[in-house]
Amino acid sequence: MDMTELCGTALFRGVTPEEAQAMLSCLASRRQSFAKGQAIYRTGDTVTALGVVLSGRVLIESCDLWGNVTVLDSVGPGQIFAETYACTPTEPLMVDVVAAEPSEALFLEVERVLHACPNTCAHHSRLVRNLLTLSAQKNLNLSRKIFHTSPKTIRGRLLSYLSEQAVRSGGRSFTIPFDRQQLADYLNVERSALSGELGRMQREGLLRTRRNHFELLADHLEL
Amino acid sequence: MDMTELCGTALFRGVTPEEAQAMLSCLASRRQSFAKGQAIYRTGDTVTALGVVLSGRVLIESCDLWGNVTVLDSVGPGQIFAETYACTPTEPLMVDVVAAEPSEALFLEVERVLHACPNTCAHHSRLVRNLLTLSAQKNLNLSRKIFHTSPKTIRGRLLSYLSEQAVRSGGRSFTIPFDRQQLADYLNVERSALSGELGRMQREGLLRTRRNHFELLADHLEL
DNA sequence: ACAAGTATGTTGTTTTAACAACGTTACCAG
DNA sequence: CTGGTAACGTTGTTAAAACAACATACTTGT
Repeated sequence: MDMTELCGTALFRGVTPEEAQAMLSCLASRRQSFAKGQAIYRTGDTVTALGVVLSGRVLIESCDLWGNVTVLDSVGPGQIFAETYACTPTEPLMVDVVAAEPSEALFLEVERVLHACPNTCAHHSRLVRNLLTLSAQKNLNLSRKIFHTSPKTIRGRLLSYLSEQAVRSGGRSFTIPFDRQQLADYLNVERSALSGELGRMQREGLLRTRRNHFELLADHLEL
Repeated sequence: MDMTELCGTALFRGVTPEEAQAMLSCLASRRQSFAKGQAIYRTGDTVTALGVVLSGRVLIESCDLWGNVTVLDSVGPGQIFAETYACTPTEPLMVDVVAAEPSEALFLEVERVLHACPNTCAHHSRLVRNLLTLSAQKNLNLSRKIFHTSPKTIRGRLLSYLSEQAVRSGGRSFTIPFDRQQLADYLNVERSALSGELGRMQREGLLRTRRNHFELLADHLEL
């Protein structure tokens, strides 16, 4: 990902490639590559740098004492992660950040972003504003997960999640960014029970699905 | 709440009372009172102003299609609410904000906070930084709720929640800010089932509780 | 094309929580 | 102190999901 692409990301929106280049050194940034499955940050770590995914995909996961994994979020190229903890540096991570595939990330020290430095002050404030917007959006993502896991039944959770995906895609046919196991983790249910419920819903004519593609069938929705 | 108290809040930290007074008009602020149970914002609203609780307490709730209520957060004096939606003004609210008791709130237009105005620019940037910190903290609160509702059993959720409260209070004896119904909503379980599990845990000697006071008994924890 | 590995679907059993209904306690106002 | 009300606890029944074990389908590298 070059400077032009970087400036197309939400965090650097409004910054020119030249300015971005100048800022990177000022912000004490560093790049790092990760293999599939490799841990980027671990539960208990305290961090001061936020991450920008340059390529690949990283998952934010919570692993409880008994080994059950909950996927909290899925972060792709141009998106950021760990900014919450980097903005509250005393809080230890309650999550693991792992590469879902071979990935590269850019790390920025939040302290350097928040406090103006002599040369590029003007752009810092832009970055802070972008960061605020992103934090608010991540906030909404967490709210949505809470929303989708509030129904007590698997069907209720599926309908909540799939309805939102349909609205988001603007149609009844869409592809989700999870495989069955990840979706089950996201919705906090058993994978096999999820499979069973999806089968039942297909037999009842509510939807059709193949792999991670879904089609919600009418009669049951007003979109 | 006067200017001195206001400047003691997280949002206005680092601002002097005189500066705060000057900013309020600049920020197009307004105050409003609410009766117990009164709606402050409703699901589906689009909002541009964040709220500061001046007195009382407001609850962030999600109410699904079948009327089940989930308490997402509880916001007290000096704390803010709706800042997430105010920072992403196109997103309609997925929650209700209601006064848990007679309350007063101050509303600030986020646009005015984010974009410097001629006279008080210096303090705007301070406010934006504070806002970012608060957004990150609210983020962590949502993460914690997700964390506490990840265990599949009621006991698991209780232990997760109560352990955190114990750590937070620095001891095995503490008071929680929820009654039974609110705790059940927060943990996404039935109130009566929660009661039953608490009774069982007491009989097993894991804890003692009376109303909203809890004492975790040793042997089961290392704090 | 094949084999190995991974993802998904199916079935039956066990565990757990939801639910409904009711009893008990604490609290408040008259 | 008493009647009313709201919070809390208890019980038994029912519905649902977890779990385990297995079958099938898809994908990938060679």
